[in-house]
Amino acid sequence: MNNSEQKQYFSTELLAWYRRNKRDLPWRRSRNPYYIWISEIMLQQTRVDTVIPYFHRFVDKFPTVDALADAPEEEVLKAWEGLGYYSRARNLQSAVREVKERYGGVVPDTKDEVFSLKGVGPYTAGAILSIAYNKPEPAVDGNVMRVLSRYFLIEEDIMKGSTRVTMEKLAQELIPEGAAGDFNQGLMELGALVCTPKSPGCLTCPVLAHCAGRAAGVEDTLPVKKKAKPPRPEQRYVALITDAAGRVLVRQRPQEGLLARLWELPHTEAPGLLTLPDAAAAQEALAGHLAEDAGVGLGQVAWLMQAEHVFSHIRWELEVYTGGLVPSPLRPDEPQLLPSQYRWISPDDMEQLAFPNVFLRILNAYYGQQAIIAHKK
DNA sequence: AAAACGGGGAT
DNA sequence: ATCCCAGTTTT
Repeated sequence: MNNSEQKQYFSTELLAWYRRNKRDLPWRRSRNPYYIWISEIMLQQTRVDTVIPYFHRFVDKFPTVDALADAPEEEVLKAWEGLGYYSRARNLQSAVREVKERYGGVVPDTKDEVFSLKGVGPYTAGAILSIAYNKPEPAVDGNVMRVLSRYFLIEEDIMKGSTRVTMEKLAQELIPEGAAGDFNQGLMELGALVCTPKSPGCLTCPVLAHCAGRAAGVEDTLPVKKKAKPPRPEQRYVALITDAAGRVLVRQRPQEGLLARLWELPHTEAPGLLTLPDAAAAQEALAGHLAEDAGVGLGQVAWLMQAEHVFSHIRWELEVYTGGLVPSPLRPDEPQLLPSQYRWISPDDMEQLAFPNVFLRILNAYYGQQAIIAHKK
C-alpha cells in the first residue's frame, strides 16, 4: 500500500464512519452559519459537554447576527460567564458587528473575509467555511493533529507553527470531493471519541488497518508535544466587604488584560508568602490597596476561607477575609464616595454582572448556596 | 517563537 | 497531581 492509497483509504473510511456515528449536537441541527460560528468560538479550548448549555442559552438570547450586534456588551459577558477566555466573547461581538455593517448581517463565505474577522484564526475560519458552506478548507485543531500524527506517524512537535502548517496541507489533501464539512467534523469526532489522548480505542477505529502509528506501536507516544511551563503561583488577599444593609463591595476589572471588564471582589497580592491565616497582615495589605484604589478605609477583618483559581499561566492562591469600611484615614469627615468601577451589590444584582467562577464560588459559600446562580453544578 | 488568556474533566 | 482540550491575539 503506497502513500496515496493510505490517504484514499483514510478519507473514505473516516467519512463513512462519521456519517454513521456522529453525535447529535445542537449546532449540527442546522447549517446556520451564525450558529456554526458561535459553536466554534465556544469550542475553542473548551469541551463539548461544557459548551452545550452555554450554546443553548446564547442562541436563545441572541438568535441572530443583528441581535448579538445590538446587545449591550455586559449581557454578552454575562452569557459567557464561567466559560473562560472572555476575549472570545468580546471579539465575537466585535466581529458580529462587522458582519452586520459590512456584510449586511450575512456571514461571509470566502477565506480572506472570514479569516479577517476578530477572533477567527486558521482553525475557526476553516471550520466555518467547511461546516457551514462545505468549502474544501482544512480545520486543524488539537484533535486533528493527534489523529493525523498517529495515522501518518508524524513526529514533529505539534506546538510548533510549522507543524500546524504541515498538518493543514495534509488535511486539505484528504478532503473528499464535496464532503468537506462532514470530513472535517469526522476528523474531530474521531479524535474526540476514538483516537483520544490517552488509551485510544484502536480496536473500534475505522482506519486502524492502515494506521502507521498503531502499526509501529507508538500510538501512545503521539502526538509529540513540548510540555508547557507550570503556572506561577500568586498569593492574594481577597476582601469580602459588607455594609449595614448586607450589600457586598465589588469592582469591575480594567478594559484590557486578564478577565477584562469582569466583576470581582477587591483583592491584592500578598507581600510575602505565608500559609497560615494572618488577619493583621491581610488587614494591612487590603487596607493599603483599598485606600489607594477606592479611597476608602478598611476596618478589622476576619478570615473566611481559602480559594484557588488556576489559569494557564498563573495560579491564584486566595485567602478571603470579611470586613467592613471605616472612615478613610485621609479624609475622616468625608462620606465614602466610591470610584465608578466600584459598586455595592445585593444578590439580585448578580443577574446583570459577570464574575469569574472563583468569585462566584466565594460568594456562594458566603451566602450559603442560596441567591447566587453560578452556571456550574 | 513565546507569552497571554479560563475553566473543567479525565486519569 | 497531571495532562489536555473543537485556538487566537499580542508581544
